[in-house]
Amino acid sequence: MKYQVRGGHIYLFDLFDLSATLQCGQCFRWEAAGENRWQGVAFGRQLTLRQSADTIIFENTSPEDFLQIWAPYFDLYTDYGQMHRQLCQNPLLRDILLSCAGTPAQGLHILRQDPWEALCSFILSQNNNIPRIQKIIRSLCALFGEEIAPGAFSFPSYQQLAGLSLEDLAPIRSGFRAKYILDAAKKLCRSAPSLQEIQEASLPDARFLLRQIKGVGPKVAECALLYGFHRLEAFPMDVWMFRAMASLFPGAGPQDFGGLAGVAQQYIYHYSRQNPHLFSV
DNA sequence: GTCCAGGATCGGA
DNA sequence: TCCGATCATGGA
Repeated sequence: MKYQVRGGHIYLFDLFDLSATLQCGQCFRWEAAGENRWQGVAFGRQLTLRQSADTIIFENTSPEDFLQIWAPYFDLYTDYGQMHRQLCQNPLLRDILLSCAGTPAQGLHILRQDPWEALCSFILSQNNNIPRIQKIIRSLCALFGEEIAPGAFSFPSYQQLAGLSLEDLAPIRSGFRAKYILDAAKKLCRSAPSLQEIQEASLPDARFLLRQIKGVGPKVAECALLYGFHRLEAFPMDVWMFRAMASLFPGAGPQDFGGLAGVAQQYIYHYSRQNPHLFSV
């Protein structure tokens, strides 16, 4: 990881791409704040980012937070070139990965989000569209999170949400999903299951534990595992992925993509969203 | 009005 | 085990 501290900003020199990473449906708390500029909150801190070519500017953070919070969050310590080469050894993936070369898609990272935030966010995502998911989460944070900067709110903990009622959650307009996040918050408070237990479990056991929570089915569990627990083998399948898999890799499944299947999934998902005309019903 | 959205649950075949 | 209806909500 190459970076410089200069004039109160931090300059990162990397192929890491903000738009590909923040717009590929793995996170919901980053908003465009002008041309190639993003603003968001994670781990109780607000950050503004700007991208110009292969330089990313962290505008309002300290070197300490950059190294301890943001570098892990954006998975900057991982060599994505190496991961890319490893995926290319799979003949199924070779073409689609080579087509990423020189494009923003090559700089797509899997974020290391807070496990609870990822789980809760993807419970709210079910049968919903991305703009409205973002709106619901914004509202959830504004109502029940802490104001960490003017107009910026942290994601509420499950301990905070566990004490709420359905009526309390009504203003966020999450519909039938409200009862699911209350069930999740309460079960985590009772350690049934606990986040640490899921963290330490084998992948099949982690899937089973997550699905003890109401509203967590196969898709939400895979999303929580990939985006919240950084299990790179987890492989979320939504309607876009079903279409893309049927079209690009007929007959193939997650098991054909090995231990980095989740990373491959992210490239495929990004590809299908960037080229929707190739995958029309 | 109808359809759809990074789905899961429930009841009935 | 599999399948269809249903679930809230809001934008297209």
